[in-house]
Amino acid sequence: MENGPDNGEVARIFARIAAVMEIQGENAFKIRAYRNAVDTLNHLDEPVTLMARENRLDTIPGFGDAIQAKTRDIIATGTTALYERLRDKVPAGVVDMLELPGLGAKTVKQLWETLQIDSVDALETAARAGRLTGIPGIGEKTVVKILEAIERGRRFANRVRIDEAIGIAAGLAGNLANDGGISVIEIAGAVRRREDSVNELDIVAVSESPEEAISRFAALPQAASVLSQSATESSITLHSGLKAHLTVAEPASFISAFAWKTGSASHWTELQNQAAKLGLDLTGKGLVRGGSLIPLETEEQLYSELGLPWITPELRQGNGEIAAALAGKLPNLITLSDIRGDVHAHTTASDGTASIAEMAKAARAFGYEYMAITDHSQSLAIAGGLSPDRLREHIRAIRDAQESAGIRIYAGSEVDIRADGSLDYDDELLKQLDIVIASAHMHNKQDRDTQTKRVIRAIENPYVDLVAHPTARLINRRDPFDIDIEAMISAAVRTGTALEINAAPERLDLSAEHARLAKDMGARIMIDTDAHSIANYQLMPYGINVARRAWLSASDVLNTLPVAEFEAWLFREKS
DNA sequence: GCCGTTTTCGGCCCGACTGTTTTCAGTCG
Repeated sequence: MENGPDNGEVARIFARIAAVMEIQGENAFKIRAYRNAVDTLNHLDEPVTLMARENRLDTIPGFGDAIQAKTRDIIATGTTALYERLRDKVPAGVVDMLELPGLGAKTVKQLWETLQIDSVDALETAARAGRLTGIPGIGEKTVVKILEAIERGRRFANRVRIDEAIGIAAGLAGNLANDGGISVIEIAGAVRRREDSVNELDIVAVSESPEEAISRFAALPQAASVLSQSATESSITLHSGLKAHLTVAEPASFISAFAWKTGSASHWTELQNQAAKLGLDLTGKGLVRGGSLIPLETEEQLYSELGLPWITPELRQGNGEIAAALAGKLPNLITLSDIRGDVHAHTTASDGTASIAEMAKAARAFGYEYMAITDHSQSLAIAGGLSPDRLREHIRAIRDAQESAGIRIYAGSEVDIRADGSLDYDDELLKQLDIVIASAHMHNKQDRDTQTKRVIRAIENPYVDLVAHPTARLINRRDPFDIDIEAMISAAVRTGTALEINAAPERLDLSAEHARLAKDMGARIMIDTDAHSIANYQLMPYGINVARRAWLSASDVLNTLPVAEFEAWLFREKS
């Protein structure tokens, strides 16, 4: 294992530094420099500790002398002097309050200084007691918003996105595997099922000395406290608030323990019912026939003994997969290698970090046959959205890049859907694009009826090919906007407009549930990474996970088509 | 704090919405 803090831990310290500076009213650009560093660290595709050791920190964009030095401090000592200094000035609970959407630095500072509110809990108490309304700038609606934000924060608390969870689980398993007589160690649970986000990690191991494995688990550097412990099981809370469970199984019990801990609970119950029908008894200890354990080497064998084909963990949701398996009707699920193009990507023209040529080269390196450049439109000013003139220029640049690209490049745009459902460019300009992606980025708090009409109006524009991240949700941060999802899908089916599964782990939108509905209703689906950098193309597996949990096959997804067939759809008659 | 074919200082993506005001500050994307 790599020693020292991972990229996320370094990022977290910089994020706290930025937050405290914001509360103190520090220079906004200085704060942004730290926030940029946080963002960069979270998207870096190698360990920052490795880059530091090889004296390559100065190659990271946005890392000047000061941030490089602090990064080295954090790697060496776990902290940096500036952070320690700032931490003394502003209580951690005050910084936590900043996380609540709708509460900014100015308000937090005022609440802290005038009412001595120094935690989210204290804020809730004060809000319920009606003590906030005396503060200038805070009225009744703001109090309601604060309470809603606290409630939402609790719902999302101690959950981590799947991309982070995979890393954390691998770190725990890696640390544990070093010693303790462990011969087998696997990650199970929601991580193995590739849920969107998880609040618990499950690890299953075989060890010749279970007691030692259990005690080493509780003593891991990531562990904050022990929740419960027995001879073969241990539950701990990590510093991040996440729970983690270790099950140590006998070698003969490993397969059934692994399936048991992979779950889901309802899938496991159905498996047990299926076993009972066959006169077998299934527990986490093993599969028993007539009092004796059936030897199992693989999960395939376990399922086979139950008269079932092996069911991939993504399908183990208790959503009809056992019945489908018994009827021989499990779908032939899409895999990463089915994808032939990624048609949602940004460049430096708006808020991406790479050029057209660099993105094209990266997509080609993935073995794709086609890709699209789809930068933001004018309304999204913060992302450097393109004016009509800049888009025309950009289209020319994309056409020029085609010459030497070695991959088919489509000229496109991610066009904002305005509040009223009109698009951010006129039809005359949209007509010049190979692919038009319509996206809602703003105005996401409209009521259900208005929101539904808004998105449907965009879908009905004949030049729109795809609706990106159709519900605008952000995993663990923002709920989907209020929309009649069936009406939206119907409109997409009626007009032949595709719906996206956005593979970025902070979005995963459509969700698996909505994507399954879209498939059942006959909608066309695409899976895209929404890449803002070369590295982002690697996010495709997260979109594939969602598609698999939605029971999608390659034939349900447009960008599995070979280039000629994809173009037959893309350049269909539009009127 | 970062950055530089307008470079060692002086910029740094900005416009809209909301709730609170009565002309605007704070927050967001």
